Amino acid sequence: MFLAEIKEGKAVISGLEIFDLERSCRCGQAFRWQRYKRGFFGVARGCGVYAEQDGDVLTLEPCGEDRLAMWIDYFDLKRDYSAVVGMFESDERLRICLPESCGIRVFNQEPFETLISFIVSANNNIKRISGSLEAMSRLCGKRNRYDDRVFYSFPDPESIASLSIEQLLDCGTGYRAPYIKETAKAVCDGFSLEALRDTDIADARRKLLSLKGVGPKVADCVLLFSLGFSDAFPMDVWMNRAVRHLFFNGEIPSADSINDVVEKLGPLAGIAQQYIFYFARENKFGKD
DNA sequence: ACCCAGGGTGACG
DNA sequence: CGTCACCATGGG
Repeated sequence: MFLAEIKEGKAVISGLEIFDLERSCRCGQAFRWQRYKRGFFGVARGCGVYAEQDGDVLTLEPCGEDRLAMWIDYFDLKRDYSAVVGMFESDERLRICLPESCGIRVFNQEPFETLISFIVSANNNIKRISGSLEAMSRLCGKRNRYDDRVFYSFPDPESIASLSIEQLLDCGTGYRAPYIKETAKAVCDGFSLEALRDTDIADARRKLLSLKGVGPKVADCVLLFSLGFSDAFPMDVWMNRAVRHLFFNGEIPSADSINDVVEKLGPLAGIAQQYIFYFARENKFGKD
């Protein structure tokens, strides 16, 4: 277990095991972390924070006692990742992912931000997704500062719902603009993302699928990255290629076969997904 | 000019 | 149920 203390407005968290800040920020799960100084600056849950890792020590600034527990939860530091790593080490097909992926933590992000982020992500690339989310935040998020840096929190549902289609288009969201507006409206109108935490994954998934711009892949991302469903397993083009090569000797598997693989990965399948996904991307896996 | 990017929608069979 | 053209946009 780790040790956390507050020093001069910073959180110093030491004794971390299986934690890699850079991989966690770069693996494509969150879109608002940028390289800064020797670490990363990010905006999450309405707060801006500078994070830096030195060995098994993570430093967060600014961070007082009031925010410490929140960041520990966000970075998923309380979870024991040795079970995940053990599973990868003991499987010949998964073992090759570890040199690239070991230490990734699946962040616990804010549900509405995650929902909008992955609606934007459809048929899109990470650089442009980040740009669109940044533009939307600049348009109607709360302005704040760190160092000489100005940053904007991710907008609340009301703010996004009140943007015009044209404003959303100006953020580079393209044909997804009406989906974003409609889904934000639905959340304003009583669709409770938080309530999904109390349901089982199948029910939560079904309800997410009723939202505009949310299909199976986006729903699984919201479940995994923001609602605590560590067994959700998002399948995108990269995961299709990776699963095909790792488990099916390069041949296209049926949906049932993929399900069997996910079942075998167990209750932490979603975390495994992130390790496989990052490995596949770093190696430009299977561009055939 | 063409293809791809963490896909989803709506129409049609 | 499954398939498929189409969707806006920037970068290779």
